Amino acid sequence: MADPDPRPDVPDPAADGSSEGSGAVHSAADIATAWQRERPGAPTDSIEIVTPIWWLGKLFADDRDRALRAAGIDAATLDLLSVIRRSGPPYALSTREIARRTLVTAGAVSQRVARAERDGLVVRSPGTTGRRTVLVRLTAEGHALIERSVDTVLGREARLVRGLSEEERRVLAGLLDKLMADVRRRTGR
Amino acid sequence: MADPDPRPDVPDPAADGSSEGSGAVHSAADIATAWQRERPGAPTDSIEIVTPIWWLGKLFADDRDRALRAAGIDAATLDLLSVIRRSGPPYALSTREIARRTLVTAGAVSQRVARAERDGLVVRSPGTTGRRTVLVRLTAEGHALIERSVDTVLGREARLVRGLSEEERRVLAGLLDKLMADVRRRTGR
DNA sequence: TCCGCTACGTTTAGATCTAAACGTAAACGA
DNA sequence: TCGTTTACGTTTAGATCTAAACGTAGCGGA
Repeated sequence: MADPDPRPDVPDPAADGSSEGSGAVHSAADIATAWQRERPGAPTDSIEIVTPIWWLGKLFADDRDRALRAAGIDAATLDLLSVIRRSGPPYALSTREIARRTLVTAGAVSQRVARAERDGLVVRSPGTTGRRTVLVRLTAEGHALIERSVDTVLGREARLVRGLSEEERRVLAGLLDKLMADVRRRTGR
Repeated sequence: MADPDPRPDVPDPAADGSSEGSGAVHSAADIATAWQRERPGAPTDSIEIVTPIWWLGKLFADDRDRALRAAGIDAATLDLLSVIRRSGPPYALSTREIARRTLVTAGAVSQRVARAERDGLVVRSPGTTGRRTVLVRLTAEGHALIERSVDTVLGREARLVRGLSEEERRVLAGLLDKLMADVRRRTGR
């Protein structure tokens, strides 16, 4: 009954070294090649960009989630507190503005704020006169929590990208920035 | 059914050109700068890599979801059918293998397969003798659907990355590949 | 031969997100 | 002045995912 092994149902890293006989997955180039073989002429150029971006995003997120769970905070809350903290004094933003900056819907923000408020990390105030906005402000406790968590997350991520040289990181960041600006323009975001 | 205006609650592209008076968001560099200002010495190097990767992943996914909805298929199903289709003849994979290749849990795969089977896109068969595996195989209908969808998605993505020159795309793909191999090694995936 | 161990797929409980429907408060125009 | 439009936050319904608990089927050692 008592299960001392907290290993869940996940795909499992590489517990065995023999089951990959049928061929590992594991490379966007393989996917592009496979499609090219199956459907010659297909526009597969994008695969080697879009797929690794998707996978890397997931790998970063999974790693971060594991670290955050140990710290007693979840990614959604971290996202909320971070964006407010980064906005600088007076550490307050409207619901709509938070939604815009975090790329989630206003409804989701409302729910995140409700949870964070329940936990005493933020407070909602009627906003300044005029526009009917609701300002979400960090409490002292919320401020302390984000202060503690951000170093953990940044430190962890810094280690993960250390495989690239400083020069490579600079080039990569530049290309990603350019691509993002372009994609945002094309998709209207 | 026919919905000529699928504009939901989302953050809304840029319906107004005036509300950004309080400062646009919009650059990983801004975030790094902000953290550097607030917490000097913090390891912010990773931000300009991790953040755009996350955002780009979301932008690609959102765009793809919109296109797929019109085609009558969702991203989870596309993911399932694609990985089987790409594996080549005889177009069949075990649940576990699918989980490993798509980076979702086995439980989620089970549910995805159940939905796809209900829709007549795949069938489950007892697998060959020996190992107690369940093989998921494409039906003719599933095969046709993925055939139709993949061009739509690839074509769309190809347009989105067109802002980068061929040379830039090559460099970017190379760096992403290198980074992914490294991150996977460090996180044990 | 028999019993326990391991691997695998499924099921279930719980959490969270999106999309859409609301309910109001300002702003605007006749 | 007053009704209409617009903007905003919240609530609700529905979908899907993860984590964990199960239920078995083969395999292997005593």
